Amino acid sequence: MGLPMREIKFPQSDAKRRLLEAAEQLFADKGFEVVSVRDITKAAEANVASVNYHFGSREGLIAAVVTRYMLPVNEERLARVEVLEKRWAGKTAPLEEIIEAFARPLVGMVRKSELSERLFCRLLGRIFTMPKDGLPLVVEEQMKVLSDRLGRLLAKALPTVAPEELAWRMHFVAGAMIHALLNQDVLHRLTNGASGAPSMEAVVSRFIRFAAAGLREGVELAVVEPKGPQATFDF
Amino acid sequence: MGLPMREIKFPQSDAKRRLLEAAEQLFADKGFEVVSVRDITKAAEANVASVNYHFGSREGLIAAVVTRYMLPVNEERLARVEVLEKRWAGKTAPLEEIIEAFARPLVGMVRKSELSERLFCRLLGRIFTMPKDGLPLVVEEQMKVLSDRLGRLLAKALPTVAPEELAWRMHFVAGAMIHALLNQDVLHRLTNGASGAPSMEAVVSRFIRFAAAGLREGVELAVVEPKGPQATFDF
DNA sequence: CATTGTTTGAATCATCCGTTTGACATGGCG
DNA sequence: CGCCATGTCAAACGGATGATTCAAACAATG
Repeated sequence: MGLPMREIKFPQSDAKRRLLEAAEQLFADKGFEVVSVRDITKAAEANVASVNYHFGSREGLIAAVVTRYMLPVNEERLARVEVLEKRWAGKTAPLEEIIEAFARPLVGMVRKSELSERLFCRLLGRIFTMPKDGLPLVVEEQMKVLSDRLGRLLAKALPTVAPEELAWRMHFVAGAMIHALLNQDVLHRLTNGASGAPSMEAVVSRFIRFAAAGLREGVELAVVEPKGPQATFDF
Repeated sequence: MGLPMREIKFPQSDAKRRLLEAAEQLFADKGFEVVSVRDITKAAEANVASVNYHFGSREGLIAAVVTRYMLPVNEERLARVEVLEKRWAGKTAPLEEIIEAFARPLVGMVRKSELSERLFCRLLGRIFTMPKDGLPLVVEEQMKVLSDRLGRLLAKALPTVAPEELAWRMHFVAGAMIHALLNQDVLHRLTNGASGAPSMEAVVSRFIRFAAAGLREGVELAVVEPKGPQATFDF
């Protein structure tokens, strides 16, 4: 067993791809802090030095992992927001559609990865819980833009909710989403039981209704309050 | 400078207390994974070996930090739950009071610690995001009991919400709470502005209203569904 | 074929980690 | 006084970490 088969060398470094995928898997599963370069190179069947060669450093690899999916996800979110803004120009968009524009792209991007849905969501959750200065600059700026647009949309859709109140509600919503992304497994057994389950897609619908309800709490009896500072977000 | 003042030795080890407090502060600020024993002993002005002497190991110190506040917090929560169950025996308790019983004790315990409100909440958030097998046994069992009681109370208060749906909504609520505990700082500037601010107490009220609204989403039009599995919680 | 730029591999670096050890100081008690 | 329990301390342990080095292997190009 184990004939010395000819080692096939791929051009333009197949190892780099292997490293990225092994890193994604391990980071998603165990978290960025606790996975070592050696864990990754072992899983990718690559040399210890390869990470530093291909990505400059451990940090560089993390940045690559983060960017790979967050960039397209955020672009998709931005696209949806712009559709929303155009279609409801002047009028206020329905709360559910606003939230959907931010939440749906997250799980919609699963297909583009080699990871299972569970691990992909976990990776996203891990990214959202990163210290904000740990994000690559491009992603960080994307997030700022998105955060701003979301704040504006929600403020327009909920004119009777005071800005500070809205900021906190957005904070709660973000937490609900991140927690669901990170810990879906603990509930999937209970939810799916034995069924095949489209799983995360269904959860998004639940989440949207939950978030919308929380956001517009007590809105029908309220009085319009004066404008305050703009709310920010980590969503 | 630096007269060789008589070193005052405290009986029954004052160092142990210093270690605990330094550990709390560092763990709350930076997270359990990234703070080393040496970081702690340096902050506590103690020897590297002192952690292992007083707590057996790094894990032992973490367990001590976790237990110190989680035990009384959970006892307070349990007490509130029992008051609730007695006062509303037969009838269904109002959603807001149920949530309050679980949320209020968290921030109410700040006074018993040397930590700032911000750091104390952060420590709690960190504990809730721990892998569940990282918790001391006593605390883990407390949590199980509480989770069960909460699930029962909510299921009774929301008979029209399907069990799986309720489980997810509880999950969302937990996420909102944990995220708010961990990242209050990013919003406090915006919320407090320049005022003195009782801060976290006010946030709890916001949170309770948000959570209640999310939990009873669409409840008035719903039809009672058949009973399913009992919901669990990480709250 | 020879040259060039790219990619691997094993060995090594300095540093940090949690823990252990043994020497040493202290204070109470018979 | 000796004796022992309780803490403290510097030093060292083995191991793991991220990063670097340099020679060898490789593909592509002229």
